[in-house]
Amino acid sequence: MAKGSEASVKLKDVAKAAGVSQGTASNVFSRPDVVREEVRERVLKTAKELGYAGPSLTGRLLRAGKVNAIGVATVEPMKYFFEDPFARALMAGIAEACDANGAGLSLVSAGNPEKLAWNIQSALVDGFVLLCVDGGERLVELTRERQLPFMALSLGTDDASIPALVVDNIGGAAAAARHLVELGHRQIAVLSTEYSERHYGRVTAAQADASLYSTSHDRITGYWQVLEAAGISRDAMAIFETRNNEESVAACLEDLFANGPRPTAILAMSDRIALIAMDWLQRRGIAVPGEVSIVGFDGVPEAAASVPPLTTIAQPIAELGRRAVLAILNEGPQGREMLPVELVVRGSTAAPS
Amino acid sequence: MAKGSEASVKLKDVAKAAGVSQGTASNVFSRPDVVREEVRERVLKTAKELGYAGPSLTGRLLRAGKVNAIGVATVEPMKYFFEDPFARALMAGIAEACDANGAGLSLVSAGNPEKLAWNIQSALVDGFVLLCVDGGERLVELTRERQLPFMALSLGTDDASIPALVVDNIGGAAAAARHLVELGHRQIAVLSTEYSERHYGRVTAAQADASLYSTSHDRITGYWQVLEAAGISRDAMAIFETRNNEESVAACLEDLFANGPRPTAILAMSDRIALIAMDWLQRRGIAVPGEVSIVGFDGVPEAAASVPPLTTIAQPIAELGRRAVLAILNEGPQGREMLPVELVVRGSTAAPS
DNA sequence: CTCGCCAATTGAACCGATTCAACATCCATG
DNA sequence: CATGGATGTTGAATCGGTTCAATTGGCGAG
Repeated sequence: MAKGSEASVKLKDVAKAAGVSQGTASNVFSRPDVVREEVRERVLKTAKELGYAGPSLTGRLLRAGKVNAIGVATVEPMKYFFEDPFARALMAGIAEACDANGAGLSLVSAGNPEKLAWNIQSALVDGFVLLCVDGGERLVELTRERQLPFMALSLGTDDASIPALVVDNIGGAAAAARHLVELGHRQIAVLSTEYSERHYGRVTAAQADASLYSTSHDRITGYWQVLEAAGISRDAMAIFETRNNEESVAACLEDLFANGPRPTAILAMSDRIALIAMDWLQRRGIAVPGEVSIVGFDGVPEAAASVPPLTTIAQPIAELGRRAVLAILNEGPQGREMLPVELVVRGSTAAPS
Repeated sequence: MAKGSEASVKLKDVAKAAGVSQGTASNVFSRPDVVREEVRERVLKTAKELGYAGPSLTGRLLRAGKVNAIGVATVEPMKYFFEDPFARALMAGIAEACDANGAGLSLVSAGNPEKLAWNIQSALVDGFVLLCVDGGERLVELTRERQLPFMALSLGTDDASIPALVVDNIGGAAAAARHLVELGHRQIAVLSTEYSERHYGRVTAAQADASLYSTSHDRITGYWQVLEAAGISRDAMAIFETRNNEESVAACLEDLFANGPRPTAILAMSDRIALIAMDWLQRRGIAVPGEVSIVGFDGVPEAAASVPPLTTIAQPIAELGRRAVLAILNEGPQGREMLPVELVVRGSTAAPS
């Protein structure tokens, strides 16, 4: 590498060496058509001789004010983008949209919460996609300060002033519940995502209804809509709040199967929960869907590959990513938009025996 | 969002409004300790009132010359980073190292080959990690022009002038072959990665030995080392060049099982090939490892999850990523370095029946 | 009361390009 | 031969900060 061999060559040096003004030299690189061929070649030749690396981006950038890249931010450590199934599917959609628009993609995150603020402040991007699986509030706040266009995904709050892409959680949850009811299930338990901070375990319908998080609230509302119409009282069914991880789901299932009537079906508010639950049940020798049916939510790729494959409510994950990018790049619709979801029936649900 | 409400506020405006010089205002943000508290607070207050978004990065950048981010580049479309198992494992390592060093991560790629050049030229990064699974030559060339530190991974050429992290392909291949020989296999076929451009199918030992790609060449060399020492002639064994995709692997297996003696074991030069082959065999009702044993190469996470789990040569994938980042960030060892690999015995190999 | 010193602040230069009004050429036209 | 219009080139202003030498003001020591 021609590294450190000499102080880096600047446009000015090239211009001087080629005997043209800096303005002309600049044109040679950024608008070659306006420069006479003879001059252009001479400049390019001297540039090569001097080992000029091309117009520095920072200089150009300073003028242009555009980076031509979008940032994707989350509270999780950066690995998350490559390991979490939902994040991956989403990123694939985002990546595709970026490719299509010739935009770059920067990952913004931090193991350490303090650094996150700094990283968001200092990311060289034209806008942000916010992945709000967790800690969405803070993420939005931090990003707001930056005063760049942004779009929140999987946001857990209802605040209409936040540009966000959401999915039809109520409709999706209703579809999931309807599917079970139509199969003939009446004894249905709910494995929910969070209603409040740092808590898990059995909750009452009233507690669930008072949830801070709109995602959990909307989904339970959807379930109830259908189940109560089918004559199943919200107070009669077991509802468990989980932390979307193995430990809490296992603890809830322990409780569920130790106390009270055994359910014939489980409504899980995420595929992750559903998959963990399925694993737990099978380890206990409880057949899925033979003894217990399970419906997930999200539609991550893993759900199609499990044994049995998971019946779930599929979000248009890649589409969410694509739209978010477009919204930022075109400074397009910066408002709230809702996308539909779809019931995907697979092998984890059947009529009760 | 306070968008377009007024032309964006600059440091100069804040300074003027607060009645201090621009220099002091700058210090308030970038070296708060040198400014008297009273002044600092006044400036910060006016900044907030004016809706100042903090020092613009471009201005700062221009001075600092450092972006504090590294780019990862590949020839594949950007989705690749989130979908390919090897890339994902690698990116996880890279991401971790970036987190640890407070560096940002930019993905550089392009569906369209022409755009790739532009994207590499215009990525705002301090250095590149090159993912050379394919088209590594061009990628290296493009990156060189940029005159930034870089590190090539999975590079298929021997050029010692290219800073690269490689693994011990010969040793790994030898270990794979040794494992099979020790189990008692004598009839062994090789499913190879590419030896030449746009070709697949059965090849002679001489053709394989003449390979342009050092990766394929090193691995076949490792196989031969052990097998010939065990008295198995290189000309007696079936070698197939694949394109690391389903179509070519299937075609090769068709050929292998239709003509000549049936092997009791297969050496695959990638986990991808091995997994495809295993699937093909099982579809044909050929038991793995009952009738045919398979050894892969790479050690991607998927290999541990297959049925049966794949015996393979594991590369220290995450470690490769980590080291590459460190090399770039510290302007550390910019040379060539070789990392060891490890035989991981799982369920896809057994003694021949 | 003067001197020297320290801390806080200022003002101007600078980072590396782009952009644009003004200027210089050259050629065709009336 | 003056005039007008292309075409190409120049020089200076500009982008939004950071940095540093110089300046100011306050305070203790002599």
